[in-house]
Amino acid sequence: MEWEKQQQQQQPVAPPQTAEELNSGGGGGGGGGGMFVKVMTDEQMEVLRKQIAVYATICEQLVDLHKSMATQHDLAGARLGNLYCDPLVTAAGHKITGRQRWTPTPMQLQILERIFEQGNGTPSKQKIKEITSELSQHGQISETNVYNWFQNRRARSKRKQQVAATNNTESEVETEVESPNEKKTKPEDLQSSHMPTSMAEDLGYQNPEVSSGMHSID
Amino acid sequence: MEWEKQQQQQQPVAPPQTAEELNSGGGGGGGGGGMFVKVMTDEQMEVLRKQIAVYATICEQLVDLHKSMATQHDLAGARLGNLYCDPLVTAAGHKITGRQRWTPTPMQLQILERIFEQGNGTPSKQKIKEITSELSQHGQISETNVYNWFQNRRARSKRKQQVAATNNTESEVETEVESPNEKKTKPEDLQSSHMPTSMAEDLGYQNPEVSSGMHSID
DNA sequence: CTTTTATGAATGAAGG
DNA sequence: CCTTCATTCATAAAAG
Repeated sequence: MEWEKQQQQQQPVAPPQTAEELNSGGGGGGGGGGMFVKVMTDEQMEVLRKQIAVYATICEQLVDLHKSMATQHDLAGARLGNLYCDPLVTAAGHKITGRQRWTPTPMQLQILERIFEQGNGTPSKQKIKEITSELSQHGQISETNVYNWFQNRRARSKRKQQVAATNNTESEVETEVESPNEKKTKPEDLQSSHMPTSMAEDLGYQNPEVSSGMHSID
Repeated sequence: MEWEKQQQQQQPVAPPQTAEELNSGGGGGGGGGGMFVKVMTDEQMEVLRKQIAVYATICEQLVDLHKSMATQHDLAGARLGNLYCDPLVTAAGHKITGRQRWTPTPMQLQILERIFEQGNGTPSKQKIKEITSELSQHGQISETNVYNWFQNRRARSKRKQQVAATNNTESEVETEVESPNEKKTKPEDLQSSHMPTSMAEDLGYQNPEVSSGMHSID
């Protein structure tokens, strides 16, 4: 069944919320104030988690970006796929190979993974619409993209299981063909959501609070 | 078709520190499992705030840095769609696991080439198994490797022809694509990327619930 | 050791 | 759904 041919929807500009706002958001505890405990609902907790995850993601991306840029200057820029068509380059008279393949942003992927994980393995058309709507908050996306993503995702994990089973069932006496450096199939295939984590270290942003959890912050 | 997507390469275990810990991390405050609400102490609250602030700060600085770098050169191409959760860098800056890819031995390559040449351009599932079996006598290999090899090989040679065709601009009219393989340029609207310069805005979106909610609770 | 090239692998999209 | 194709990414290998 064919969905709409890649409708491209304009992503609504997100509220120009700046970091400062966030910063001041929770700023109650510092100055002393109530000694009472704070109570949060699961919902609030989830929202908070998301927020932090978003920042973590951004940081990770930026760090990554800078790494590659630092490593190989413009080469990195030239090879990058997501770039807009260079206005000047198009003069070559060739096909304007603008990006035509959707690439989920980390944020979108995170959401998709979560939905996928929820076991709701049957993305109905209606569901797709909803998801697409939500994801478009984080970047351009179409229902087709979402649909394809789920299809591919499903197929992929299925194959993975299949292979895993094959490996385990292997009763043959194979001559341990394993390189010293090589690690064979790892029994782990759980694709739990990979929350963006740790990367502050790379930048020298040493932050005890962040990395070691909520102990002794002082 | 594809079987195991990846078997000999596994992703290194990501550092356990995730946003999730925010939930359980505050054990001191009595964050028991399965409760309706999460309870946090002032200290924990402060830590959380700091944590977010740290991310915000890092992001700001990185974005800033990126901007200035992007200004100098045209690049600004940010390819952040890539998300292999493969940090492979610990806090110490040491690599945990080296991702390594299969490299065919000369012997294997020879056999593969021979099979490819035989015109059996249709590597079936069964066929792959046989080939893999044979090749494994000459070194470590998996069906995935074989499958990928054929896929790549085919694509490559196809591309070669295509490029070669670009040269013969003489015979007929200009529409150079005489090969049965036409670049399926989708009549789709060009959806440009949005990341590079304004990623902060995109991902910076945040639900007001958090700050407001936390405030009211406080 | 750094830069470039060759190619294995990942994945979005199309076809059946 | 499942299979196949095309494009892209990352890295081993080769070149400088």
